[in-house]
Amino acid sequence: MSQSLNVVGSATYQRIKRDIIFGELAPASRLKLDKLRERYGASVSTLRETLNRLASEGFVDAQDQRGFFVTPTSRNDLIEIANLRILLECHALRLSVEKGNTDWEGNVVSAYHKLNLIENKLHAGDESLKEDWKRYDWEFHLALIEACGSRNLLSLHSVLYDKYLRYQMLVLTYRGEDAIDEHRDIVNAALERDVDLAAESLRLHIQVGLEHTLEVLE
Amino acid sequence: MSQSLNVVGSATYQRIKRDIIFGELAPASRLKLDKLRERYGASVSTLRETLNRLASEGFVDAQDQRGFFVTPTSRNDLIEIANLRILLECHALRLSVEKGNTDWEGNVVSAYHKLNLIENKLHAGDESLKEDWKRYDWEFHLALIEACGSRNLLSLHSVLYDKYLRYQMLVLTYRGEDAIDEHRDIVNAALERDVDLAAESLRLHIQVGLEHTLEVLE
DNA sequence: CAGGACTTAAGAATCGAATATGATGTCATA
DNA sequence: TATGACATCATATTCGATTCTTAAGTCCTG
Repeated sequence: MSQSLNVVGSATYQRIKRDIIFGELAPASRLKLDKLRERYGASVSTLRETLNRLASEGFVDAQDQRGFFVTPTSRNDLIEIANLRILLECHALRLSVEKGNTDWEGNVVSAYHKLNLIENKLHAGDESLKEDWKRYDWEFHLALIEACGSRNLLSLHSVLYDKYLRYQMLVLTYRGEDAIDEHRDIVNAALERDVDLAAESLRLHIQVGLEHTLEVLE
Repeated sequence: MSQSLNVVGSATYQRIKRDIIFGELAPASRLKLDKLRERYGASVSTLRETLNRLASEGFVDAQDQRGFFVTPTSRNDLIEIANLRILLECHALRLSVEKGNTDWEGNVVSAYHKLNLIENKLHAGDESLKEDWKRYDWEFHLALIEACGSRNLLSLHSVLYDKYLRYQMLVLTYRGEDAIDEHRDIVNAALERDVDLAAESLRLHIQVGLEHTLEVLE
C-alpha cells in the first residue's frame, strides 16, 4: 500500500516486514537496534522509522524505553485476524462483484489462472514455490475485491491479509486440492455475479483455512 | 491505540495527530521538517518517526524524496470512512451486545450519562466544550463496543473514528437534538440486548451524521 | 521567443555521536 | 541470609551535522 518510498528506508521496511511475515524474525523476539543495523545495513534513525511504522501496522510491539519486539502470535489473535478478514474481504467482494467492469473480470480470470498453475505445481510437490504462491494468492484475492471502489477498505484489507499470512507461513503446510476447489468456487460465483454465493464461498474459504491453521498450530 | 510511549516521541505524536484532526494543520498542507522542529521542539529523527507512524495510519501522506503532507480530504474519502466505520462499529456493537456483562452495562450507562450532560450544554449554546464533547462522544462509542472481544477490531475502529472525527471538526457544526435522540436509541437497544435494533440505530446515527457533514462541507 | 543545459538553493534522507534509561550485579548493613 | 543502596553496563532515545535529491532559476543557443 502507501509506500514511504525512499531508498534505504523503504528497502529495510520491505525486508523487515517480509522477515516477520515469513517467520525469519520469530514472534515475540526482541529487535535490538544494533543487531538490526548489522543485519539490514541501516542506521538507527532509519530503523526506528521503519519499526514505528511496523508498530502502527501491528507487526511490531513498541515498548516504552524497552525497545521493539516482533508482535507475538496467539491462537486468539489468529482467530480475530481471520474474522476481521472475513468481515472486510467479504464486504469488499460484494461491492466488487456488483461494480466490477470488463477489466475487472479480465484481471480476475488472469489472476486465477496464474494461481491455478502454481497451486497445481505445489500440489505436485514442488516446495520451492512458497514465495511465488504467496504472491499469486495475494494477487488473486486482491483482483477479486479491487473493484470495490474504496481505497480505504483495500488498504485495511492488505494489512489484515499480511497478518493472516504470517500465521499460514508459521504452520507451513499447504492445503492442497481443497484450496484449489475453494478458489474455483469463488471465481465462478464472482463471474456469474452471484454476490451472495461469492461472499459465502469466500467466507468458507477463509473459515476452513483458519480451522486448518488452528489445527496444525501446536 | 498502541502507544509508542517514550517522552518526546509520544508527546509530539499526540500533538501532531491532534492538530491534524482538529484542523490546525490543514488538509493537504505541507509538513516541512524544519518548521515542525520549531513548532514541536523535536529533532528531525523524532519527527520522522512520528510522521511515518501517522503515515501508516493514514493521517499523513509520505512522498518519496518530497517529504510529508497532511492527508487531503475529499467527499469521496469521507464517504468511504463513514461506510467503513458503519461496517466495523456495527459489527463490534453486535458482538458487544451479545457478550457484554454487568461491568459493560455499567460503563455504557456511565458514558452515556456524561455525554448527555455535555450535549445538553452544547445544545444550550456553550461552544467552548468542543474538546470535551469529542472526548465524551469517543468514550461513549468505545464503551458500547468494548465488550466485542477483539482487540484487533477495536484498534482498527479507533483509527477510523479519528479520521471521521477530522471531517466533523472541519465542518464544526453541532447537530443538536437529533444526535441526542440517536444516542438514546442506541443505548436503549443495547441495554435491552436487541442486537439488530442496536446495530440499525448505530448505522442510522452514522449515516445521518455523514449526510449532515456532506451537506455542510462546502 | 522557446527550449534545453547548467547552477544554485531548499529541503529530505541518512548517519553516528551524545544522552538518558532501565536491567543487572555488587556490596554493605541489619 | 535478606534487603536495599549504589555502581555498571547494555541499550533505547534524541539530537544536529552531513549527504543526496529535487525544484527553481538563469543563461545560452536556435
